[in-house]
Amino acid sequence: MSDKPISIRDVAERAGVSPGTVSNVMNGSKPVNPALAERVRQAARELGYQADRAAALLRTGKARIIAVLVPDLDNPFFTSVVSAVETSLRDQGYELIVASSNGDEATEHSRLAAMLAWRPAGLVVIPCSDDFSARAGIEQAGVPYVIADRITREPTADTVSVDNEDAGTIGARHLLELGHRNILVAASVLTLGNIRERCAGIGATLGRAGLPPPVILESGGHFELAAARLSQWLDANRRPTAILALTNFTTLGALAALAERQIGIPRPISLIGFDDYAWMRARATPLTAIRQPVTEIGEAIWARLKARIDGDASPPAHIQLKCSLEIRASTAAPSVEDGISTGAA
Amino acid sequence: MSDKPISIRDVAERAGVSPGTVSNVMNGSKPVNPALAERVRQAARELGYQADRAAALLRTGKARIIAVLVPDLDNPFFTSVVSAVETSLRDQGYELIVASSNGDEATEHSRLAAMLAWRPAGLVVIPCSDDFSARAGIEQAGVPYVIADRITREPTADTVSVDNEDAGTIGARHLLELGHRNILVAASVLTLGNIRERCAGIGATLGRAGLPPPVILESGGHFELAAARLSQWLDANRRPTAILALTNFTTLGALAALAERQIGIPRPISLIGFDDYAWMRARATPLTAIRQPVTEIGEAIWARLKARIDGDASPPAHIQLKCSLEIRASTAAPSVEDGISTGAA
DNA sequence: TTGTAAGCGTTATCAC
DNA sequence: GTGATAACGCTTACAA
Repeated sequence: MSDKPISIRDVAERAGVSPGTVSNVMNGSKPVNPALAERVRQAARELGYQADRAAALLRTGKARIIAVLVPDLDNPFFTSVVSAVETSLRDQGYELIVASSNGDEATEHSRLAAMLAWRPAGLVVIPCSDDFSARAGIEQAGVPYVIADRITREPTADTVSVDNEDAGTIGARHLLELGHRNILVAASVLTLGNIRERCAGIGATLGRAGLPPPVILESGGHFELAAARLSQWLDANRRPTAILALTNFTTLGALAALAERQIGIPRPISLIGFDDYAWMRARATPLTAIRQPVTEIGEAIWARLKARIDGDASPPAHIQLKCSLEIRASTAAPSVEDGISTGAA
Repeated sequence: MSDKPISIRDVAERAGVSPGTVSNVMNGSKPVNPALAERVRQAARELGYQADRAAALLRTGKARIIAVLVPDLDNPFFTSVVSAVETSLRDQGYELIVASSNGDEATEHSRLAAMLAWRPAGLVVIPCSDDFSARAGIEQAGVPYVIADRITREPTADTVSVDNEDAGTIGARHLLELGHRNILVAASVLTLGNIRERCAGIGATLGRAGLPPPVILESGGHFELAAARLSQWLDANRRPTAILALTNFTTLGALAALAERQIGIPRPISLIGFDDYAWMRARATPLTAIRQPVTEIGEAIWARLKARIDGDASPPAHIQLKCSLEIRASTAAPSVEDGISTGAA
């Protein structure tokens, strides 16, 4: 409970040198006599000295802080991205400051401003909408940033996302190959570009097979809402032979709706989930799922950001990572009668 | 991409006042002539001024930063606590800096030191072990902190956790009432005090019913490991009529092991999970689960920390929140033959 | 190679 | 009520 933190001057005094020399020893910014350097390090160790990073920041103007803004800290996809970024950062002496916009534009603005006030070296943002109205504020601040997952129209910064169209394609193709012709797409919200792209990939794939566009159900961003909307839809319409979910929450919604109606998986309804979590495997019928490469996403984000921080001035890069299809037991060929009836319809 | 951030002096100049006055206006630390104040605010708005918080910190020594250290940013329980804390903080002008110790003592040390170098106003830590060897470093820094979830022996700071013994008790009692006598406890690691307390609660409850202590299987902290250990155990021993899982990952492990063996839930084996997530409900057999009050945990953490930051010097408080049992479909009375055979054994 | 001193943007303490 | 001015702890020219 010692109240005054140890300053560089305390160390200097104890080692019998000047503060400047201590700084040079600690940062290696200038060569220092080895014997002296050792004495300084010794003194620092004895006193438990830790440089005040705020003071250093003030002087240099370059904080070793990365700010991360996500729409929801309770969504495992977002936290897994945060985790992946954190892992990349940790060895390079950076700190992570995080905030959640709670999917709200106004909050996004204010949280962003608050984080920017720390003059971070870089910023990672998963915007809460494609408008990304906070962009102006960031660019005015002149902070390098990368936009992840949800890509703004005409982005003026680096972006990292998955190839959403391809993600839709591999899901649709798998169902097609199994013989499905009557597919329900469980989208979250169609105002999001990445969701629309996933839909586009599905639509194009069906189109190439000479099929009409799929039914797309906009089921909302939350689990409960998705479950309710899907339940309602299933009760009101002829049942599809397969459901293709486009987010982790809609996957849960579909699962809940099917379970509640005691509809079997993969028959009479096959299900493809989105993302890949342990709970998808820990089931009697493990879920076939479209997996986003989370670790690679985090690494790509950091690679771009680090390059910008280090002065890279090349035009914005737009990195797209491929999703993979994890084929498990929740997809199968449709029942014969379903296949015939829908195929002949 | 304007490179120089706007400083308090720029605002002062534009408003035709001194920097000190601007500071007083922005922080309300001293009364200022309303007309002047408005002029200052106007100028600040026009320039897009945002006070540099690092500079303010340097001067005041009081950062509006809270550092949070958790063992794993991919564990939804930990991230939900982070999220709950973030929600509490956001309106009070604090920022959150987070790091993961990855369950490793050395990493815990170094991450802690790095975060402490920002002179945060407070610290919340979920230690990676009960030893919590980093404690000394924190106390030397004189930062108010609260220990959450995993409680150190003889804690010298505020702690917030659930009543783990009670959590074990309500789970065991539920199984007892259903008629189970042959219960397998899926613990993660017994070096953790909270897990041992949960076990103690179970043991005591069984004891009061005149039953011997339960079989406790230490299945490890990760999903894959838990699944493997539980599988192995189930193959090598007489089957229990119920499994009581003590963490979210062991819940998943149990689910996976049972699914793989095509063992039904709740018969022949009932299952109680730990924590409460959407995936536990989105199942044909929704899971009965011991729910930790995550939001309340986050609020309690922040309440204690805020009080300490504001100078509360009362003796360390040790807050224990009660878990609740969410009874769903994964628990039922054991099959008759099982009930008889084990009851008579 | 080492010491000295200026200055980063802010807030607090003074005079006024 | 307002304006100078010093100081926070650090880095970095520049002087020695």
